[in-house]
Amino acid sequence: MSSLEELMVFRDVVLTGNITRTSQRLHMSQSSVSIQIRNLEREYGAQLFDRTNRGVRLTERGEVLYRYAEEVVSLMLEAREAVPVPLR
Amino acid sequence: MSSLEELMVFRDVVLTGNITRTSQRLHMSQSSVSIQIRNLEREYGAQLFDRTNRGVRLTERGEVLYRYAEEVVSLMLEAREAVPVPLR
DNA sequence: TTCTGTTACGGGAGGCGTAATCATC
DNA sequence: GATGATTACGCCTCCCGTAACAGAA
Repeated sequence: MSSLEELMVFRDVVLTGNITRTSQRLHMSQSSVSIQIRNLEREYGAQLFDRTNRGVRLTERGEVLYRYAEEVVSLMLEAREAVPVPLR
Repeated sequence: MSSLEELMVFRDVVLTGNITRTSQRLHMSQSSVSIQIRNLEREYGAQLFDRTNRGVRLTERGEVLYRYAEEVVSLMLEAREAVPVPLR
């Protein structure tokens, strides 16, 4: 099942529309980003992006996942802040 | 960063209050459950459970994570349904 | 030929289960 | 001794980066 990292990578690819650019921004290889996207597509049984020679473009089903990803990622980031805080 | 599986295991341990019972319910070994809980504690820098000889009991910080985990897991399960659905 | 995405491949890290260990009752 | 959690250890899968490949402008 998908890790939070995969969702964060997915989110960034949606923003940049470009696997190469995301790989640079997140300091990882092209292939790693490409494969993470492929894994998400397999996991959800849906094509998330259309591939073009200029980059990638979100599909309708990709947009559905994107809305969930935004919510989940922001919750998880919030949790990372809230959980370890000493309760005084 | 934590996977959804880890959060689902955490959630189940909270419900059972017992690592062994969760390992049986989820068909995995004690050690695997134990280590996943330990990993979450390291990741969040907080003790999530008090260990007793009868099982484990959620700490205050564990409760904070639990609320997030509930929300995140239900969102992810919802996404699994929603994303692959052909749009009519 | 340049830009972008995908595939092949090898190495290293991490996850799993078995089994041993520790602690408490 | 029974119960429940942790640790040790070996295996095996999976993830990553490098590099080669494919297609389009």
